[in-house]
Amino acid sequence: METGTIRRDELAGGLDLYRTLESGQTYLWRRGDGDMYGGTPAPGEWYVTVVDGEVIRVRTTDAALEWESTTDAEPTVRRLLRLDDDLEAIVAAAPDDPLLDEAYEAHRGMRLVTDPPFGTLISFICSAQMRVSRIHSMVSTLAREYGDAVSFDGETYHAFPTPAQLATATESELRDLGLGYRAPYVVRTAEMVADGEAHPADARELEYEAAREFLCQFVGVGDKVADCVLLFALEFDESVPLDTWLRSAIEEYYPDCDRGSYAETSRALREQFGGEYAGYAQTYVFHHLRTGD
DNA sequence: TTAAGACCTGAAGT
DNA sequence: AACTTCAGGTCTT
Repeated sequence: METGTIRRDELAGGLDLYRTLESGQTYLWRRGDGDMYGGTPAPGEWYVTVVDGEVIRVRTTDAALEWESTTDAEPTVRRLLRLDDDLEAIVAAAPDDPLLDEAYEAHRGMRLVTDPPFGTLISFICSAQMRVSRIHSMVSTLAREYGDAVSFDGETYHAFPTPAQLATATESELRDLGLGYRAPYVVRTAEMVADGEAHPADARELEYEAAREFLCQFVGVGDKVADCVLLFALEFDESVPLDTWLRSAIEEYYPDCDRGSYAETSRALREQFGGEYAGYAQTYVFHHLRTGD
């Protein structure tokens, strides 16, 4: 086992692991006590994920972020949790706006994540008309049923399935696992990636709105899901996914941003939220409205 | 190009 | 206890 620590005072703007990993951005981590999206975790609780076949566990103590892994995971931890983002500067540069100020203030230390593109794509295909806790359990089920088992420290974890592994699933299998009408979307998208027809990571090479169009070619992916993949996996920080919570925020706080179409409304809200880091603002507002605190 | 309806399912609310 | 509503939308017509 390899281990390491990263001192908290190195992290500008802090790090709140609970809010970062349980705010509906990522469904690829699991909490040690198994109660993700249940109650708040005990202090020092571990979170676990599997990336490229390597198990990575992290937790925070008063002084540091600690990690344990099957490999030297510090660079990966820094990337996954965006530890090199100057969160303090990002918050300071955000537009002076009552709702934004309130959201940023209430959830200090919440960072964006950078998850693997394929797992993120499938997670958010599953997210349609779903509660975050159920999305998380659906993704865990897919890992358990189709992903590689990896042993670490006496425990068995499951990687999220590769495109080829998930492409072996049938629609009826996934319906039996509770995916509902999303089942055929997941199968067909996994087949597209496995067959080399397209890969979500290829969107990295494109300009933002072209990248969103590119991702919409996958089955079950519309503008909103595409924006989530761009924001939570491909580091398009200007992406502003328009979900039900953000739409209600527009209605109540930014009625001028309602331009009818997704593309135009999204563009208007992106400007309202300061452009470059509008996605950070979106994630704070989403979490703030959804949790009500 | 925009606008209704259908679509799985379980947890939460009457 | 049965019934209705709702959840990080997308697809089809």
